[in-house]
Amino acid sequence: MARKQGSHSDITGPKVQAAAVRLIAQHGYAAVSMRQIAAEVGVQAGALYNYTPDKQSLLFDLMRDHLVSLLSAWQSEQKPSDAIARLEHFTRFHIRFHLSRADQVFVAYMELRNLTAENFSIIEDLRRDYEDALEAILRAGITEGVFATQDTRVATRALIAMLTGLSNWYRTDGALETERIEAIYLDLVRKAVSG
Amino acid sequence: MARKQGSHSDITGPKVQAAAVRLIAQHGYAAVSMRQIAAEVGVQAGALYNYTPDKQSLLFDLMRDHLVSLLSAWQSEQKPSDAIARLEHFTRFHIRFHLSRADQVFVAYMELRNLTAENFSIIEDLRRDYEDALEAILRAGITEGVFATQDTRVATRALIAMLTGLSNWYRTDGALETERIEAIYLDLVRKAVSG
DNA sequence: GTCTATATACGGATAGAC
DNA sequence: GTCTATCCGTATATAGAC
Repeated sequence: MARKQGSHSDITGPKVQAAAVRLIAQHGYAAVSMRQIAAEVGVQAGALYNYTPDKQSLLFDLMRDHLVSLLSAWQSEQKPSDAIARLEHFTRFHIRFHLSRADQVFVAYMELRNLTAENFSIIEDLRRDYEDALEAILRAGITEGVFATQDTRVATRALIAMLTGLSNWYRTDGALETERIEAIYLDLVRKAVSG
Repeated sequence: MARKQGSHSDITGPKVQAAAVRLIAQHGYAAVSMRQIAAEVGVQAGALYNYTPDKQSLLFDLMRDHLVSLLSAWQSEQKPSDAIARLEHFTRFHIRFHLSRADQVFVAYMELRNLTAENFSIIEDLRRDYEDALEAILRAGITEGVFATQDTRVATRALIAMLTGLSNWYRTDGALETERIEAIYLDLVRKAVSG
């Protein structure tokens, strides 16, 4: 750390992302300055522009990377065959993934307003892909006769809002174990769409 | 409107609040300047300081007023006696109140990070009061034997997150009528905590 | 109560040395 | 790749005239 100048591309790049997501989650995109992010990383503000063309791209990349890795993680999960098991699987997956990335989740949900129209559209498409995954499960369950909902799209959004809301108050170091939280939410989700 | 100077306290005061809540809902607190709010009201930036000591107070007042009027509206509702009817009543009340004040709801949920510690604490207390209202209903239903949840506090937060999430996508001029939306959510809520 | 003008600070982004 | 220095715009908030 004594060194004041030099090349650290491999190290600095990830550090910029990490510092940005943490600071933006805490204070909000508009309230965080490039100078703050730079200070957190341990460089001067000008150096950040070796890693992002501008502040907007920094935000967009954070959100896109989060959603892409969410979708990618979901796609590589082994899926059960019947709808009830698939719903339980989705619920557990969603809770675990989101609790393990509290800052990213927060940014991805709170900073949509600060995206340019073009970037917003891309992020919305990714989010829609994720909603489709849950909606497919609900539709399958209705076909199987084990679920009943009046509108699968609305129910999908309602369930995701319920599950994601957990990120707004639950911290993994809290009194309730994640296992227990999962059990509580599983019970709510299962019954909410039960036939 | 030709007039450039004069006293308009009764008119300007509410206009400042209205402009602030709309602009903050759209762009975020940190991204909105006092100059923007002033332009929306039709005065110069300096004039705003006749109505708020600073920008922080403007935000805090918006959020406090919203929550106080939410609690006040809820308290003046006539409550049914049995738990199932009370849950349905709460659900309908919540949806209607929140859909009729989309901007305030948005600000009250999204801008918590931008409150000072002291102001945040006050807002959190008000929110807790509202959560208590729903939790009391869930507890009553369990006592009556008509509801079953593993944890009333977690279930309360889950249900409120689900209901409030509606504000994030539903617009009253959308394809789905509010009546239908209420029916869909009522079904989900009722079943989620059913015994 | 509102205006104009301004004090003072900080913002994003760039240029050029090393 | 990072630094220092800087351009230029905008921010909150205040002072004093009307």
